[in-house]
Amino acid sequence: MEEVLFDFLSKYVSLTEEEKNEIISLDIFRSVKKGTTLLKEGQRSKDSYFILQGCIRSYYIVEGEEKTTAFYTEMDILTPHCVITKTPSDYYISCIEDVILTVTNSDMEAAANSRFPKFETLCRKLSEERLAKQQIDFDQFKTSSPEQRYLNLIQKRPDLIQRVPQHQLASFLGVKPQSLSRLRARILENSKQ
Amino acid sequence: MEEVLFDFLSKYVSLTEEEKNEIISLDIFRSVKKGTTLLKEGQRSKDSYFILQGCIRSYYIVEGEEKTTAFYTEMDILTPHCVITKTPSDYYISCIEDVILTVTNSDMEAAANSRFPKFETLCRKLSEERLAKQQIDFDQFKTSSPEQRYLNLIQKRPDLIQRVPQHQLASFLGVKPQSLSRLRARILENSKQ
DNA sequence: TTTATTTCTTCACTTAAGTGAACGATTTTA
DNA sequence: TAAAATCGTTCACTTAAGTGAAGAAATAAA
Repeated sequence: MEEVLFDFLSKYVSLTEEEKNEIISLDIFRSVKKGTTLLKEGQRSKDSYFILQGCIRSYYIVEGEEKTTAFYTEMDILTPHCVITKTPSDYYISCIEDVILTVTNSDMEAAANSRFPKFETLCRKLSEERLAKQQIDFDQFKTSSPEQRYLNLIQKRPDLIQRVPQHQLASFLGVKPQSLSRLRARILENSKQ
Repeated sequence: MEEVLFDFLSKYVSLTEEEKNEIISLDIFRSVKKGTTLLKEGQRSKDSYFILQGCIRSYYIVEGEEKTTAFYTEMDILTPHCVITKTPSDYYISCIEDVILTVTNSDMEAAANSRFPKFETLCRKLSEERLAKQQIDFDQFKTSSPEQRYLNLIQKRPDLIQRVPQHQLASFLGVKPQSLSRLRARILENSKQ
């Protein structure tokens, strides 16, 4: 379990054995059951997550309706907006599957950042990289139709289509569940001929 | 001119006079004419920009058509995707107005990062903050209609509606220019009654 | 200033998404 | 296991966006 984390971190910084042991001693690994809500609207949280196994999603509730905006799976890091801005959360985060993750709070991170330049470098790189990726995702979303977005998702994250309920995928793609259903039928129809 | 930069930076780190002088001595301030293209598709660049005055945009050219995806104005920082990933750029960056900005390349940043922990802290905070903001923007985009997006833009960035051509705003909002035009007429019509 | 180009709007028509409802199919839970 | 709730699809209808074309308005260039 720790190996997954250290394999991942080794892409960004090299850690000594002592450093690894120090991380393990923080006792940050957690197992969470499917359906568990990690963050609710209105809550103030300082926790960030690194997913080792499973899938979680973030969603808003707008006029009683869930609007799923993101999915996080193996190797993904999630630092909720409210952790950065120190404001109550606007959205929810829940587990779509049983999940193994690390939970680190921003005080721990702040302490580590000021003690180890290496750690701050890690955070900076991760954040810059994630920003660049998200920029591209956003660009692609803006410049394509719902159908193109769905076809793109099949290419980029085929696992999501299997592991996530359709109605959650729908709002992630920016359409209603009925539209996703219709759009899928249309694609199937077109591919027949 | 320098004051604008240092006022901005003071929100994140406190700089000594020596540090400020060191920054000034880097000769990073530039004036650029309206219409200038700062980055082209296919180019490899290491340059990041901090806008002191004016407006620039990023856009793709897809099948001969420009797709504007972002606008950057006063106090905005732009680190193009290709700078992070060290790959040829997928998009263009041009000036919509005469612009005053700083140009820093990633080698300079890397050097500063390794010499001054303070600088790395700055970069980390800026990047984390920008990531959080963009996440919210993306969420809002996904969960709203073109009309809502336009109304939202009027609230959040009213200046853009004045300083940016409509057809560029259109793709930024994820619709065709004709649709934006129609949508605006619809809003005007509804507000009359 | 006149011409040329770009930008914005409008129109008629097509295509696709939103809406509300209905109905199996699947999954939960009692 | 049976009842309840959730989920996915389909349908008929409404609303809005895409498309291609045309013309007015604004801007840039000669």
